[in-house]
Amino acid sequence: MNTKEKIIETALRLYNQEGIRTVTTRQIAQEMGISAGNLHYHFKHTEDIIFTVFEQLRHDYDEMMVLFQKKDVIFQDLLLEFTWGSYQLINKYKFIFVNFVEICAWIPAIGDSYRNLVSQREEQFVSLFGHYSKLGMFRQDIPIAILKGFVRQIFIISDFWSSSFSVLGGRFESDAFEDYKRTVEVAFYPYLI
Amino acid sequence: MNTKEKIIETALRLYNQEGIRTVTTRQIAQEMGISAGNLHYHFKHTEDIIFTVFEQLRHDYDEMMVLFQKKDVIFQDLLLEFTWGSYQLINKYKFIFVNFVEICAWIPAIGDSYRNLVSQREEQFVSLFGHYSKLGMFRQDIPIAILKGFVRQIFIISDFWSSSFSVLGGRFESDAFEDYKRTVEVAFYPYLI
DNA sequence: ACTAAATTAGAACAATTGTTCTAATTTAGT
DNA sequence: ACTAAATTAGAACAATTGTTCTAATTTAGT
Repeated sequence: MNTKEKIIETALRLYNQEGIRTVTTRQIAQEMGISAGNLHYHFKHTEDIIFTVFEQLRHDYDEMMVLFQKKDVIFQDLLLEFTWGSYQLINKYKFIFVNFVEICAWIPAIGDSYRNLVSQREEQFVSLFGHYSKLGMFRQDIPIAILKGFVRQIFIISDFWSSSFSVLGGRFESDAFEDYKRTVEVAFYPYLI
Repeated sequence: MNTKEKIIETALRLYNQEGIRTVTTRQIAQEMGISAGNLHYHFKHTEDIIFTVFEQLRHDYDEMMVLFQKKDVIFQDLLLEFTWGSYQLINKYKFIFVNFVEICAWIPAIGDSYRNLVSQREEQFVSLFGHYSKLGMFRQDIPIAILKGFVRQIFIISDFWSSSFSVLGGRFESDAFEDYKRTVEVAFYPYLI
């Protein structure tokens, strides 16, 4: 692993542990045993570090969404896979989710990239629900406007569950996944048959 | 209005406009036409300013929740009143909602106060739903575990809708309330009769 | 009007932090 | 082995920022 990769890895770990507000580039460098000057040789600005981490997240996210290709599976099973997969990302990139608003205000390119991602996901979800409606596993009597609103709701939950969990004082080490899973399940509960 | 109140008012306005990350105590003082030294005479630490604003929010919130006392009203109407009332708060105290995670990490007393608030609200909502179940306006076949999960979901939506709206690039000046209202309505949609 | 307390301005302090600059060292290609 | 480019350490810079300190001024009570 080269220095550049090691910086990203260390930054991600420290940001997740200590929070984005308290970790400095000096601290990241010290933790790795390199000089601050060297760190800034590889990443001129702190933003560049965070943006690179975000690109990793996007990449991992796209990989996870491949799940949605195989549609010959019970909806409940697919949902569980999605829940687990998205939780893995939320956990791996904790600090991005938890500080998402702050990061987007700070680094506009991340906000742009996110909005792009969201519009993709929207379509995927709506078409998935349509597919499972035909298979009789998803309610068919839902107006399209509500369905789109429901998709939006799922995004709010999956993107900001961690924020809520965090301000409620939850610790990621213990029962975080259980809490997330229940939240997602409850959201889907009235829509499944 | 005395200086102390004027500081709070100005701080709230600037934080809402520019964001918590960029506004400094110097800037607040300058905007008011007083010295930074004077500002810190009234509020020793920046945290004290933000905490005072949060206390105002809590006060306003409690006032709004009085709505839930009068239970002789159509559920849809009560819901609309709640939606409008909570939106007013979200809008008035934008910066607190939008930067809630950051603020709670920074000022633990606010996190504590919030958790206290949440546990109160939880009970209020569950008992309200029970009441409207009996009146035949709310589904009666919902297991209590799901109901509690649903309440949690409503909290995530009302507390983090503004975060989502903000990262999606929405502007509070235009169609913000419409967006919020639709989101809340969609969440309730499958539970109402 | 007198006096003590409250308020205010403005300079100054202290600490932090991202970033740059320079000189040394290491690495990779031939 | 030679050489140019890449990498590195460490000092230094520059700007910001919350906060404190001091002296002046205003206010409120009698």
